[in-house]
Amino acid sequence: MTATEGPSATGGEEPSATGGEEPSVTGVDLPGPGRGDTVAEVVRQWRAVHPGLDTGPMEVIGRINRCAALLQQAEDAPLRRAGLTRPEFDLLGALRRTGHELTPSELARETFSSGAAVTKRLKQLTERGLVERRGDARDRRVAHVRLTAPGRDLVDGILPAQLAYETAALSGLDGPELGELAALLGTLLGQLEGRLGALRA
Amino acid sequence: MTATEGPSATGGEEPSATGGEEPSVTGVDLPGPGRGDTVAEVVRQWRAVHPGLDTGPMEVIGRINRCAALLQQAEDAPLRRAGLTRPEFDLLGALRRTGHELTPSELARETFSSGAAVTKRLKQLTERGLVERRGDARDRRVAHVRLTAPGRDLVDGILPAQLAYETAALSGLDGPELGELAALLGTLLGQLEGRLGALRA
DNA sequence: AGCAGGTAATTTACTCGTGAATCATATGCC
DNA sequence: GGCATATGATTCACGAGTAAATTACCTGCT
Repeated sequence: MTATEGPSATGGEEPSATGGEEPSVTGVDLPGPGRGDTVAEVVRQWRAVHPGLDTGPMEVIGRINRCAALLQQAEDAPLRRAGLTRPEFDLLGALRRTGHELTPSELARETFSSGAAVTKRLKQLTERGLVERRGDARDRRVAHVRLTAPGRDLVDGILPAQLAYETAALSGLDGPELGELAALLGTLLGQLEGRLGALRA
Repeated sequence: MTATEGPSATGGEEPSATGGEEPSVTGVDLPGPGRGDTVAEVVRQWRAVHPGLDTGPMEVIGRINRCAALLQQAEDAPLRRAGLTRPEFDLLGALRRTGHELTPSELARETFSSGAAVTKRLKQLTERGLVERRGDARDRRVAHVRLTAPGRDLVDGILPAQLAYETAALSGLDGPELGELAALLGTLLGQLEGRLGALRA
């Protein structure tokens, strides 16, 4: 939950972050380099106010949320230069990477967004000539969406810039660290995608 | 950028995810347990279409984004039960954990949101009696915001539920894994917060 | 055949956040 | 002192997403 600290979407400020460190409580001690990020300070504050708290999960989840917010902010830059929002690019990207036509509902699943949102985005992207629609012959409820040539070129043009940004953003971690991080996140994500329905209550 | 795969905010579906695995290209091989999550499939698709691509960063960033989206979705549940949105809770939480009054601009910095958004949220929270405002004597432009007793009780009531959700969500990782993850995210976040301004171009 | 129920896509009404003004005040400078 | 400039907070117009209804169509059952 942004561990009670919000990565909502907006600004890119850097709060005070003065504090002194204290060890984690989960039985997990954060080694040296976790020092000084915003989340550490937030956790410190919570522990000062609610000493009984197990802040272990907060340190992980808060950082995931904050990293996600900062990374997205940074990566939106090359998209804006191309006149696209990220959800729009995600939609185009889904078409590009699957290589075949997709129906609106498939696009919704693939981009983790609502059907209504997809409908609106498709309208805009169609008007801009990046995408084309075709009605299904058998079932006239469904539509098939595909990239136009300009749409494909746009995606292919943006992708390298996007990856360059990603590489730059991660340049603080060396190869093995990156691998470990990917692996740990992979097992976490696997768990979350598998049995999160149970938690959704 | 959700690694060209969108964690926008909405649904919680599970796309096909059929694929077979192939090794990473960054010089980093993902070990066994990264298998089968949604991002792995997306990465596989991109590599099939653009074989030259270095997908290493995507595997990390895509997973961070997707984890963040799923975790937020899960953790919003206890908040809705209390009639709060997450941004509202973040605001109240900032007041609670700092322990003292904050001005609207400080709240904006602390919750990483825009001033306008804070203004609106304060109006609502004030109407609900969770928060109080007081004008500054010296500088009549600034206001000071503090939690009311019901506001403080509300936060303190929600917090345990929140942490329980977090603990449950992370239960797939054992102690040492959690610690490593927190540490790696900590160094990444430190890097991002430090010199991301340079990338914001 | 004909209807009950389900599903794809869209539309509608609404909420929320944003960036760009705007107001009100404070502060530095000549 | 008095004006220029900066800053805190708010307001405004708008874009984008959502949930809930709506439309249009298919399919299985009797």
